Amino acid sequence: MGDVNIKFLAKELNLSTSTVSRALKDSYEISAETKMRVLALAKKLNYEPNPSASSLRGQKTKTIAVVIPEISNNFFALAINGIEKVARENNYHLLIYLTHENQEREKTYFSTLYNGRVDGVLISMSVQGSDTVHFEEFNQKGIPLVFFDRVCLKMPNTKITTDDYDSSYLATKHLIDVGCKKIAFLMISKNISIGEIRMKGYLDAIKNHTNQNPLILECSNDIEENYELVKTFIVKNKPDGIFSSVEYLAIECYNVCKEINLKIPDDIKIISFSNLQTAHLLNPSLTTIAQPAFNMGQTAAKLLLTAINKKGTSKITEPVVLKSRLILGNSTSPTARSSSNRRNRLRK
Amino acid sequence: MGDVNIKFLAKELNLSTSTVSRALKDSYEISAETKMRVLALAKKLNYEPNPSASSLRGQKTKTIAVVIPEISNNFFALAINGIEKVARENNYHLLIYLTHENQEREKTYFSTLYNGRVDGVLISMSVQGSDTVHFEEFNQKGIPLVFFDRVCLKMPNTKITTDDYDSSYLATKHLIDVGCKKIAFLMISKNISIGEIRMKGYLDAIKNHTNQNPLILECSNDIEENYELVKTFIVKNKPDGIFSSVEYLAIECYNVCKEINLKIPDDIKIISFSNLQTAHLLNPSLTTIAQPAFNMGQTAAKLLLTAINKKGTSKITEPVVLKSRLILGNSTSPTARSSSNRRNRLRK
DNA sequence: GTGAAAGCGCTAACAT
DNA sequence: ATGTTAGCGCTTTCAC
Repeated sequence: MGDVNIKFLAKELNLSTSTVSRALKDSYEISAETKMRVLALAKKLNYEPNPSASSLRGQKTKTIAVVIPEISNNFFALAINGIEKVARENNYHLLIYLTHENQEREKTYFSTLYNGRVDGVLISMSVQGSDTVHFEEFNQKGIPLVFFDRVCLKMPNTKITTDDYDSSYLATKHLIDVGCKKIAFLMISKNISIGEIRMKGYLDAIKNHTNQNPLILECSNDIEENYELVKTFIVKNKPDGIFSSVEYLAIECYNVCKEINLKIPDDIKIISFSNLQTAHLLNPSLTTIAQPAFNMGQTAAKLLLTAINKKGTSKITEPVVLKSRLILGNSTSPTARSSSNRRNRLRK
Repeated sequence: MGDVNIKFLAKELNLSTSTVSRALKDSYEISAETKMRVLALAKKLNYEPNPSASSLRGQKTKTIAVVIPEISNNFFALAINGIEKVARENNYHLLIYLTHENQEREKTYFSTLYNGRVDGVLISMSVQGSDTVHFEEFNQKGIPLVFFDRVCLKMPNTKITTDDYDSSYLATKHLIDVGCKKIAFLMISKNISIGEIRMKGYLDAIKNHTNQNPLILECSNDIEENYELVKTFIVKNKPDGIFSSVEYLAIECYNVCKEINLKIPDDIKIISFSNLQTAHLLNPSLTTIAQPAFNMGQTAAKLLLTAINKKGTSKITEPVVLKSRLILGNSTSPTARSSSNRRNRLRK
């Protein structure tokens, strides 16, 4: 880095470093002519301030971190697009940390983040564990922390969610309306907000509109195991409708149906939370609850920057709620076929 | 940040800051007992070194940047997973910059990166523009820069690619083998390495194995326009086989076929470079050339870290080439139907 | 084995 | 309008 810095510019121009520094920041105390000379040379030499020095001195890094479970998932990818837009527009840099659903990793990340690496953090929680000490410590340090999607309801931080309860109620109701008599709910974990709340929407809809017994599969944290879990569950319980609370479980359902030769939507109907770009091109097209992922990321980032800029201002404790959309596909088309027919097929 | 730092630890323990610093780094000059005391207190108080101060002093940031066109794309998402794994294992932090195919933005990012923000950079180039000054400047500063996938062949930097020529030749040959008589090639831009090389594979296969005329659609940088471009192209040229060099153009083809009622694979066969998780669930399942995205990211990151750790060592100028895989789907199944039949349908 | 002091590059309070 | 100086937290050279 022994390169062009303020000291060097100062020497070249026969000025002091403070004058150069002020000129670069367009301070009112500096004469127009000096400013011009400084800026001209800075431009010519491609001067770029050293971020470590600025951060060390100024106690701000112009950097935010995003801690998410996974990136190969269109919801999070779109959310990052939203976050990135806000960051870019405000000249913030973006650090990415992937937990892969492992809470120990999440904690490790937080411990490296709370000493001046970033000005603020956005998080969507991992599934594993329900510890919150790392969040509490963070709040004590006074570093802004905003939750999105998978939020921690216990924490007093700003949170951005979608209308998970309503959407889940609606999704379940939709399956009921198209004639499902045995509706199952697939989830990853009750540990996280979206698991719990989406389940509640499912349970209430079932209770209010049918006399079915709830049928719930809580999957494993280990993604590898879930195909077998889903398959066993479907074979054993023979649901005629599935509401999947996360995208990849819906994909596993498609895979299972392909393998054991269940016809969607004739034998079984499927609806899922999903931001798949190809949902409408699947065979059959998948009925989805699509979250406003980009908007969520954007909103979360904006609120984080607001918190960063007005330090110590009151936090928004009530979650900011954005609406998801139901997008109909053929995976939940009503069918004439009787359900006994379907049972016979399964018995073979 | 007026928090727990080395000075504070030193005061608490009645030691000097230098002793504490050395103890934390397990220096051989420090007595076992002192080390123990220091480490114990550091742990108790959750001491974490200030990264700006370390960076400023030590001229290394333990941070790398990834500059990519887009993140909502499973290839890049998987590549980041690979990069993230290497970064995490080596305690590096990961900055993400999205160019959205805009070279001006790419340049802006590079200018903020070359003064001590990062120890190295990974890049997959944007489509727009063919300027390389920002790369050259970077090389002059001596900061390691590694290209992956969309590489710049002119630059002497380390590059990681897939066997794009061979894969494209193979993909084209596959369409020929299943009976296509009019094969089109869809690309985003000749400006980037993968565009040019994949086109060459297509052209050579066509030349060596058929007497067809090449039929190429170079799409727009503006993603919004491409649906119409693809539609017009297909309607006008009536290809019976399409080789798409990027995933999202294949998706547009599916959308177009749906709209104008062309049956895949009967009327038109489609093969595409793609890392779609749902390729096998599409209607019909898509034949893909799948790149080893995770492995590419991992390899690129490893080579970058190697370059960072052995500064000034010789660069690897020849691209490191990883192999893609052909995954057969029904979108290129051979059909008995005659091509004249198809033409009649289109005329209607 | 430990301490004192300098300095990484920048900014801001305090001169003048 | 410009200069001097101190200090952000850390590491390292040089003393002892």
